[in-house]
Amino acid sequence: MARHKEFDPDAALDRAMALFWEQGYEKTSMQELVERMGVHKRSMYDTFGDKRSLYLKALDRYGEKVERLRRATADGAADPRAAIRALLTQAVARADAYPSGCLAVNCATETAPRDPDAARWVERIFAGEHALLLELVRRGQRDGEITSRLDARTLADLLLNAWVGLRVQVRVGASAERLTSMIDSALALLD
Amino acid sequence: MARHKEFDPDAALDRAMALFWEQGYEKTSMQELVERMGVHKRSMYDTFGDKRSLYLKALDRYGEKVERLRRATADGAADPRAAIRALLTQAVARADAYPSGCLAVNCATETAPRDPDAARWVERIFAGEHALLLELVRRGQRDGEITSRLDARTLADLLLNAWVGLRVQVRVGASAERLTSMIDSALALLD
DNA sequence: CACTTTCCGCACCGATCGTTCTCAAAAGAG
DNA sequence: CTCTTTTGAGAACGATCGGTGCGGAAAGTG
Repeated sequence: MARHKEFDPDAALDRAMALFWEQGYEKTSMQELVERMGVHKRSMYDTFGDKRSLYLKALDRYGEKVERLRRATADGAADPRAAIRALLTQAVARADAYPSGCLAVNCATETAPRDPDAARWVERIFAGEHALLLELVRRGQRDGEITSRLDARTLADLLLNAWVGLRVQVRVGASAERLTSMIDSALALLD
Repeated sequence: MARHKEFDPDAALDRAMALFWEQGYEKTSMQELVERMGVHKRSMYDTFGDKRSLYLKALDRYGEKVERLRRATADGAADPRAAIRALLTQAVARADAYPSGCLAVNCATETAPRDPDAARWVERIFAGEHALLLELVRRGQRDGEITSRLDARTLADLLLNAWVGLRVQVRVGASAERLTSMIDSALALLD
């Protein structure tokens, strides 16, 4: 054995994730990543491999993070309806350390079309969100607080698109009024 | 006066638009643009300015094209409901000469966050689509073939997000079944 | 202590980035 | 025809791109 790393790989990966999220894959240079991650270039290559590998690792880290956050948000709500509202609200809430929008949506439009690994990752993210919505809708319908006029799958489809749409609109800097109006429209679906 | 251009600026701009659409702004190099547009580099700079100017011109060209196409699609349909279905179907239809997805959505996630001109352009595109949907919904409600249980604005919000969601999903290569299912879910909204 | 193994700082690689220069050929105007 | 103007072709600009080779410093093991 010899010495151990002087930096925290997880924290560095977190910073890389934020930079890819903010700027996209192509715009982000290894030099910028070095500066943002606070790690020397050589150590970065030794630890994370080349740019694409680092990107994919950052995607995975993002996936774990948001999945955990989604779960916590859904479980912390009083009922399915509140859970759905909380999820949509969270999508447009500005977190201090992170850029606006969603890395998964960015990845879908930028890199997924030419990178099968990225495409698979995006599909998994969306599938997880769809499954969560489906579960919430089903529970709400069972309890009678969500309409059963439309079946659960249909509602989940519509809610997922509303969710994705919010993440696109917040990225272009839509006004807070517009965003909350969109959330209200999505929740009106459930009546 | 002297000689005239040996290439068709509109056709060249069309090719540039397709390349930006397919690859995004950052990934696309001027060299690739030269080759795709079939125009010499020097002529490209003389005619369209630098890369960002060319990009913005390509965006405008895209805007005119899709706006005209949207109008034609909506006007060609038998009724508002059919118009909405046609618009959504068209969003996922593969055109031979053009990439999948939507340049406006790509622009929203890639360049709009750091380019106010691009952001304004995207907002205008979405505003136009929202207005078109609102008009169709209002007409459908007046004729009684679209539900009035939800008000027109709410329906237009939801339809726009369904539309955007489709353009994201087609970009990651979602299956045809999944896409048509999403379209059906959107149309179920109108009952 | 000596030794081994890993990490990190610096310089540097060829390739490509966006952009501009020079210059001869071509095409209208007189 | 001559003159003017703009075209298109190629080379080249400095800067930055992603990625490496090398070597000394540091930390764990005996």
